[in-house]
Amino acid sequence: MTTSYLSTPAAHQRILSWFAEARRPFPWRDPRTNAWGVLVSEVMSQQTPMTRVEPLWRDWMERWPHPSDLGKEPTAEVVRAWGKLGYPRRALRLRECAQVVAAQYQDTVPRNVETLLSLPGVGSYTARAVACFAYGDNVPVVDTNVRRVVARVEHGKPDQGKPREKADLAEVAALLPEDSATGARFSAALMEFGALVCTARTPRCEECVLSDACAWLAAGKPVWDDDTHGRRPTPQKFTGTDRQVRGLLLDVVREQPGGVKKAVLDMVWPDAIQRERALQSLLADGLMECSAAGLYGLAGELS
DNA sequence: GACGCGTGGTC
DNA sequence: TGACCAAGCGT
Repeated sequence: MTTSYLSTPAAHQRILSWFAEARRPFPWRDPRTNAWGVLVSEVMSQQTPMTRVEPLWRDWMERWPHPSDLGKEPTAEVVRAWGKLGYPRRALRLRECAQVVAAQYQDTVPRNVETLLSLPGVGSYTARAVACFAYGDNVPVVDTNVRRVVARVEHGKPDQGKPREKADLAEVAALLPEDSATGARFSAALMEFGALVCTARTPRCEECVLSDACAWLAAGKPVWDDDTHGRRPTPQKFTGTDRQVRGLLLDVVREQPGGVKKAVLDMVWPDAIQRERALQSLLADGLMECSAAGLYGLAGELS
């Protein structure tokens, strides 16, 4: 086990000072925002840039200020309100999550990490993010930003490599300041630092408060790691995939609350086999439905 | 553990 | 200009 710089009070102080100055004032960081608001912001932010999330988050909070409000809403309304944030199944899971919170937890988002993990759409990252950011608990919050910062500063690697749930959690837990409130702030700061300074593409090492202690910078910012041959996670393709076709189909029915005939859907993609496969998957996911009259639309608005 | 899952901005 | 990237989750 190598010595950890990020676990030292000096490192904590530097990151926290930087954060106090540079943190972006997102509305879910307002102390008046409750755990429900934090949870919604975290789910919306899964694989989606924060700047795109903010306007949608405001809409949702105004429209559905409590979990029970969202849980009562038809799925079609929820999917439509999701707009073009991407990965619309997240909207369905968030609605399911709201129903569970309303029914089993008195409309209050749980604080306990294990309980949070049992909720639909809430995984290892989101559960700890809610516990930390909403409730101030000093738990490790491990996202791609945090893993990248640790990989560079501590291990001298260019990027985070494949996630290793248990090891990553343990490593980040060992970095946290002992004081609970400080630890919670430090987790938020470390993420923000990865998002704004220690970025994936072009890190801003000139303005980095850790530059004199960074193993990656000291090693000359190598582009790959000699041991792992720099294997990155599988790059995501999009053009020509079912994912693209699903997006095109959903685009149509979002705009047509009354539903459309199949002939209208047939126009969005030339390959009939793939088009049909994408449509069936949307029906199976519960994002779309088909009425008795043969119309296709968002789930829950054709009956 | 690898894969599928949207969308738009950036260089 | 197309490849890369963005606070992951569920199967």
